[in-house]
Amino acid sequence: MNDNNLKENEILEAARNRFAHYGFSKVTMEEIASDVGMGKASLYYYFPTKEDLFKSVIHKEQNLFAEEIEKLFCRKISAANKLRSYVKKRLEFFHELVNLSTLNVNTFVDIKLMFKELFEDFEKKELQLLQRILDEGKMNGEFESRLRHETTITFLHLLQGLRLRMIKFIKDNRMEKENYDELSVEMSVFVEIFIKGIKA
Amino acid sequence: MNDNNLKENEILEAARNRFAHYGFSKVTMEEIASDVGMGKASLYYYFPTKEDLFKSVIHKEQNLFAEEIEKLFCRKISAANKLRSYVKKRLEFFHELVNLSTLNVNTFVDIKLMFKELFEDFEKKELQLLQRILDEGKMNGEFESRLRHETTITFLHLLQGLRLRMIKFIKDNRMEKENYDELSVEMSVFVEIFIKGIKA
DNA sequence: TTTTCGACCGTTCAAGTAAAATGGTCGAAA
DNA sequence: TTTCGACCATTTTACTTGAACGGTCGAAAA
Repeated sequence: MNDNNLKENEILEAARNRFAHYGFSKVTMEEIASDVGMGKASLYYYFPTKEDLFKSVIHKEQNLFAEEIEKLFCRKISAANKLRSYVKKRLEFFHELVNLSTLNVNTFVDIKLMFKELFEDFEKKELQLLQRILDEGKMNGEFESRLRHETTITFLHLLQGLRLRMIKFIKDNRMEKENYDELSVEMSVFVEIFIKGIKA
Repeated sequence: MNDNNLKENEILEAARNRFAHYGFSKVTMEEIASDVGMGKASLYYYFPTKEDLFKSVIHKEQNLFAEEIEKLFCRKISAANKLRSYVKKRLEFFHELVNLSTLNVNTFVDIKLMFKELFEDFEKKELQLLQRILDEGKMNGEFESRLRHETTITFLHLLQGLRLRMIKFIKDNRMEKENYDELSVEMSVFVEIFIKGIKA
């Protein structure tokens, strides 16, 4: 059982690296199998399908991110600073997963629909985390008391949109670092204005 | 000469309707020609290539939008209200041009690069218009005096991103009206927060 | 001269096809 | 309980071919 989990994690890690580099469709089960020194058929002992393996990889990453954000709540900093940290960590999170999270943009409708739920779940989780930050700000008088859930949703969608826009204009010019910095600046500008815009 | 322009406009209008409906690649020169009761070859008397015809269509639409915004500057309303109007008119503008402006999303890199300049020019124009609104707000003490050009850029990119995100999640679910309203609401929420966020 | 068009050319695109690659299964072996 | 070679069904890829399309040109119409 313990040994089982070890192998499983080894597979997950190998899969993660492959998927992050080449994207879902460009990675074969054989490649992943040989990465961990197994036969292809053995992978199916741990994961019923390729799709499930991929889902597990994403799920694990999303949980890692969520856990990092949870830590924020223990720290005694203003809600505004928590929001700043959230945006910063979120950007870093997606930066490592270009080909995992970008799949919406390049690949086709079938795959998009297959993994739709995955992203919907993550969006729900993100909304919870953000809502908690905004609520905290409301409680301690930092933010407007009449903030509605709509605001949280729009905030998240603005973040998603900003990133999406950048991804779309890059493909396939390959300006990695430069564009990442630009996105980082824009998000900072946005967050500062947003924070002031919802101040009490 | 006058007659020439008349025919040219007739072609532009026919092309606009076709392109707006079906997108660039799905429209043939023969279709446009028959719409205006001409032979295909005659189109090439007015427009050197299909690409040029398309560019002319886009250009005309963009100018129409810009002119509408220019009118805003004559009216004696607050800069904040001009910003609100801008966002509203911008949304309406793009709504009519789904298949013209969406081409980034579905079609391929070649076309994207071909018309890249077109959208870059329009972005420059939009930045000018927005900058003018923000500057006006700075002058009359409505907005922060230390606003930088970065803010204008980010504002525009946020608008672009929000729309892009919506387009991407729709394809191909066809929820026209519903999603348009949702987008409209989100933009309103955003603009209000933004305006407060840059208030003096 | 200005404008239209039929006939034509070279290229691109779509549908079809066959072979290779891939996801997934199963029974045997370790 | 875990691994894997051999195998199957389906998908993907590379390639071919005929139709469709963008674009040209010279002649005719206006």
